[in-house]
Amino acid sequence: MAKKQKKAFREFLESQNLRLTREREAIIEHVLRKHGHFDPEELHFELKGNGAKVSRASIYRTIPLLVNAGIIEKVENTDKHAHYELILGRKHHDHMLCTRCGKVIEFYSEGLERLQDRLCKAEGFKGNSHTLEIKGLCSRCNR
Amino acid sequence: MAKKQKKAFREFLESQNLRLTREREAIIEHVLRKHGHFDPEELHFELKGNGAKVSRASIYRTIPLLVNAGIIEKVENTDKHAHYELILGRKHHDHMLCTRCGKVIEFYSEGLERLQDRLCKAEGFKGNSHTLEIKGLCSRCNR
DNA sequence: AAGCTTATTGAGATTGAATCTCAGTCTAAG
DNA sequence: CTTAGACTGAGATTCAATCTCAATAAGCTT
Repeated sequence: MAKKQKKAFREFLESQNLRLTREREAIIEHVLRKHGHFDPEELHFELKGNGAKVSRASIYRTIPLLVNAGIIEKVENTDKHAHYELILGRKHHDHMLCTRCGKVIEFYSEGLERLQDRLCKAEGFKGNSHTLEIKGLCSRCNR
Repeated sequence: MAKKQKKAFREFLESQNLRLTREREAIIEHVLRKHGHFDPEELHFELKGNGAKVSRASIYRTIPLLVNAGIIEKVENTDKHAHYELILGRKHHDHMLCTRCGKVIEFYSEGLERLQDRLCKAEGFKGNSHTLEIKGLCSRCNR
């Protein structure tokens, strides 16, 4: 695996007349190995530890490319800086966020997806992505 | 109107041993007069124009208080900095965001609310607020 | 494989939203 | 009216994110 996302990235770059450099390759490969959410500084730190020489600037420059290529997506957290997660090749899901312990629960509901489609149709809106974040207390914290 | 939100704010401040100052009062009164989304710098600029003398620092310090008091809520936009909107006394709603023209459509669905309650229950999660943002193209841009 | 055009990189400067500092001020309780 | 401690404003500071620009490398062309 991982082939699929790299292929998508390569094709995206090509379509934009952009180049697949060692740096961009190191970044996407690292992202594909990650589970859960991550942020740019974290990527930078980990890539440095890996021996890859990729500057902070390149990371910040590559992230929007990965987003536009549909490979990762920004997820909104409580935190002040941006967080991302891999989406291409993963099943879509939404998040519940525990405001006490910070736990993130991923969930998926077919009914929710269908309902949203219906709501969009009612507004004449062509939705192509969405983010649903429910804040509250997880089962452990709610006692 | 506007009484209701000011009362809630006063009670919130009291419960936290905080004080209702002229500055905080000017801020909440201005917020109550606003429609739609706003950001801190905008508030600062407008309050200055109003003749109210409220520093940028006080605005940034007051906003989290209004959020904690349940009077306003952060809304996530495409932009890099934080945006807010009045929620206390308004009906809850979610957003569709046109990625082409920036138009924001507010919508509400009872079914959506109920479905979310059910999903929370299934996870043992006690949800107490949520944000659903659908990105796509509005009817005008989708041609 | 060499040449060439143009995208890309990295280090450091820069921006800008948000936060912090601290001395002077004001609120609210007694 | 007094007092304790919350609050304010101006400016400094932080820090994520972006920009600059000279040096480098991708990848098409021959």
